Amino acid sequence: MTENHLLSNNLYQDWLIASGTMTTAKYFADLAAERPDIALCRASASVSRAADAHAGVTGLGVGQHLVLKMLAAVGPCSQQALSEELRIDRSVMVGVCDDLENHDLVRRERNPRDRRSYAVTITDTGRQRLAEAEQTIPGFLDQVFHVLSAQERDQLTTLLGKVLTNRRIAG
Amino acid sequence: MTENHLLSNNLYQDWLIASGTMTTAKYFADLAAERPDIALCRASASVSRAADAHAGVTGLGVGQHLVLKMLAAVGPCSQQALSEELRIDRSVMVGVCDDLENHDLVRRERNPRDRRSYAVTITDTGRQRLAEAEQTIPGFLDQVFHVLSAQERDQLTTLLGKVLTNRRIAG
DNA sequence: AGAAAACAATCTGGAAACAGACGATTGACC
DNA sequence: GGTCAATCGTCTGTTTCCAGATTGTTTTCT
Repeated sequence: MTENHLLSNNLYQDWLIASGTMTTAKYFADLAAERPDIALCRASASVSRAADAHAGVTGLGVGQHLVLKMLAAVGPCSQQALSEELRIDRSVMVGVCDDLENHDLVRRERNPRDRRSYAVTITDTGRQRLAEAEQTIPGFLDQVFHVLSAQERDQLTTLLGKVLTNRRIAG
Repeated sequence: MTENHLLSNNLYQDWLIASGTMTTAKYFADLAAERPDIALCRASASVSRAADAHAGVTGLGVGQHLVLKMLAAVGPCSQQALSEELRIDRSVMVGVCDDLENHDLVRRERNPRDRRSYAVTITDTGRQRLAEAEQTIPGFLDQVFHVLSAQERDQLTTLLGKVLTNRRIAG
């Protein structure tokens, strides 16, 4: 007991030193340098929160924006195609399309050649809403990536593109 | 009605074309190039899944591993310090430390100088378990980032470090 | 000393993501 | 033609994450 008590005191002394700003303040930077996977996830969490906040302002969720954008770019799609291409889970895509349809931004019609699937089509209102939202994107990206130069942003895009095509971790 | 029917047929023709591999297959790549924020989040999701799968093998969760690692590096810490430094929410940290304590990998003792906080201390078993887990990290990183050269990994680390220190999106 | 603010850990409730099962429909195979 | 596997959209249960309230403790201010 006595030994434990002394030991505890020593530990607490060490702990007080360790919890000072000197030792731990830079720990995360070191960790990020050693573990790029962790750095990637933490950066994503920050960016994701910023994107959600921005989406709250425009009134279009991130997923909804992406769906409208893809529909405008490639024409009517099945929910399956939207899911796979945008990396949004099928069951989540149901709710995304529900919301869009409730606001008359997309239309859902059964494909007569394969009545299992829908053809999801963007409406005129949807195009207009998308155009408005698109205008806010450059400002948002500047806010999120203003710490990077244009060249560095291209570098990041290239590197992320390579990681995304990694078949050994593709989901 | 007839007009609608014809219109629908046209839409479905477009849709059939659009769902062919040609038009949509590269859509996500284009999107990722245009929206680095989305690319970052999607890459993080892939990496995170891979990390969880790897954690399932070692038997140590990602958060648990990080906590042990930090405790080994800087000595006993409060849960608050662990939370802030590792960017893990306080309420989540409770469960992480609970699990670690139940497996005798850490010890929780009240700090006698401030009984609000714990001193979380790594045990010998914890050090051993950490050492085992650390050995598997290089292989894991190779699996996740094998598409990147060593130079590119350094680039990515640097860029992510800058994004992480962006005070305008820090959470 | 006593009141009030700040803080550490915990608990609780709601929102989002994901896996798995399901009904309806289609295509493949014999 | 009939059976079986595969596919599309949907639903359900689980898990995780986070915001906010709560309790016990400390510090600060008067």
